[in-house]
Amino acid sequence: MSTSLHHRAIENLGTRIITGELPTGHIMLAEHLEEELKVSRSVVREAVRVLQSLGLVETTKRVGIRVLPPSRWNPFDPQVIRWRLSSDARGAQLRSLIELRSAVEPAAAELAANNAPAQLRRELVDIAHALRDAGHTGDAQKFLELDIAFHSVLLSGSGNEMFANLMGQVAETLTGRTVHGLMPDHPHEGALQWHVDLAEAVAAGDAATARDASEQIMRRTTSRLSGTWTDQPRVFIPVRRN
Amino acid sequence: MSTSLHHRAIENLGTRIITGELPTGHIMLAEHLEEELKVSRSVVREAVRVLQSLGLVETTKRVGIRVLPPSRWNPFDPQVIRWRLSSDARGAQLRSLIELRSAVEPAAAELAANNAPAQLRRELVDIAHALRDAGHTGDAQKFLELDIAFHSVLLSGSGNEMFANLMGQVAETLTGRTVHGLMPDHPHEGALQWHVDLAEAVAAGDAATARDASEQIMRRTTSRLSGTWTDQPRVFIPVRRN
DNA sequence: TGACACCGATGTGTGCAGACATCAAAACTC
DNA sequence: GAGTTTTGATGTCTGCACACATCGGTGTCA
Repeated sequence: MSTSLHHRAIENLGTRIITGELPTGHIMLAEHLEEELKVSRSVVREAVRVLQSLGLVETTKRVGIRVLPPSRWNPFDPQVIRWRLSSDARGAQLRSLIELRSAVEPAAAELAANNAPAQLRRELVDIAHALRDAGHTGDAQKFLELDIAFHSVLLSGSGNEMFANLMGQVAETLTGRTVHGLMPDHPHEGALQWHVDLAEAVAAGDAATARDASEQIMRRTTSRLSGTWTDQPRVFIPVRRN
Repeated sequence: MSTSLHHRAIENLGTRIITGELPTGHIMLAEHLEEELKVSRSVVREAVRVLQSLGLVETTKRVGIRVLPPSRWNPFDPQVIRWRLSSDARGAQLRSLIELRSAVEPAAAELAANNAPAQLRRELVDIAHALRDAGHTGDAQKFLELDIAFHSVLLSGSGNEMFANLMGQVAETLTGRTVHGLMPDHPHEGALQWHVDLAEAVAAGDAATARDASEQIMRRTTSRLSGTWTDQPRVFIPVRRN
């Protein structure tokens, strides 16, 4: 009972829309949702308002609550990402996230090398070394934690709040690939060293080397995971013109 | 009155939070907001719920509605971006967006060269040529439209819905710099050519050349705009650990 | 007779007011 | 200081009035 009715209503409707159980164009009536979810109007209305702000539905008088096409969903919203990761579109969502990370992390490494405060640089180096050790000992749990911490500190150190905000999504992908048995027992030795190189380049303010190391890491991550989404068709969002 | 009370309430509170008029930690009471905004409880509650989903506020029983620190705001939400662009943090927001674009667009160019459907490739080439013409004639209005269209089609052609979703934000930055008189009367000849090169590389499926051209464009854009945010301090979002 | 413009009925979201339930902070008791 | 009670804010529910997009009927004109 820790979650509010409001929150449960959002979760229920959001999940069903993302999975396609409530398809694009499907029209619901607020009154009908009250009965179905066994909650009052106020709960339904507040939930619909939130889903509206996420681009999942729109409301029209005399018509009802209409489910919008995926092209209108806000693909950066943490909730939307979470719902997609636990749906059939999981592969497509992972591919999007990895492509985004591949673009962003090298840039973040460069920025961190130029701008990060000294404490974050030290922290990054420490984590990189601990990560290499955990990789050698084969402690998967600790490795995962350090891996998440490493990329989080890097993104945070970029000083770009949009980059930093991707921490959560990165954590999801890293956790996901461990849970799904996509990690080898002993991580790739080269990858461990690239993390150390990246951290030390950031610490030394060497932006070019930091970027190179990050690109190496992301290239390897991409190639290791690309098998997950080979069957996923690409979706081309139409250009919205005024 | 095309805008609903609900929407106006969100706009009012969102703006005041982003500008800092309602500072981090500030506590409001729903009852008080009713009086202040001259609206009913339901309007206030629905607005607060949306702001909550954007990470701008949190509600606690027996306490009230608390304004959250900027590190909790969702920096990818279009509304948040819009509010920040029209606040004192405008420079910092522009810098973040340009850095994001600089990271994403070259990657999008590469993906588009590999995956975009034929029609989008043709469209991109057409727009690039029209853009060069508009640059030569000096039609600023048309140039802006074509510039937005070009980058929108490119991002759309990447087949990554997160990249594609940045169209709106890109349009904001391009429109912004025109409105604020940051554009020269006649665009840089090299930049015009880079757009054509990029389009033709995408059309030819030449990913490396497409990326290079895109990097050129973004480098120039960054250097032209960097004066806008020289005084803006960087903010380092703390790493959120569980 | 058929096509079209008008207009009122209908249904649905929007906004309002008031009540009770719940629960955590704060005050109090021992 | 630990446990208990009080209190005050959000959470939830309900009935009502209103705004307004859609639909179907009516009337007009060709």
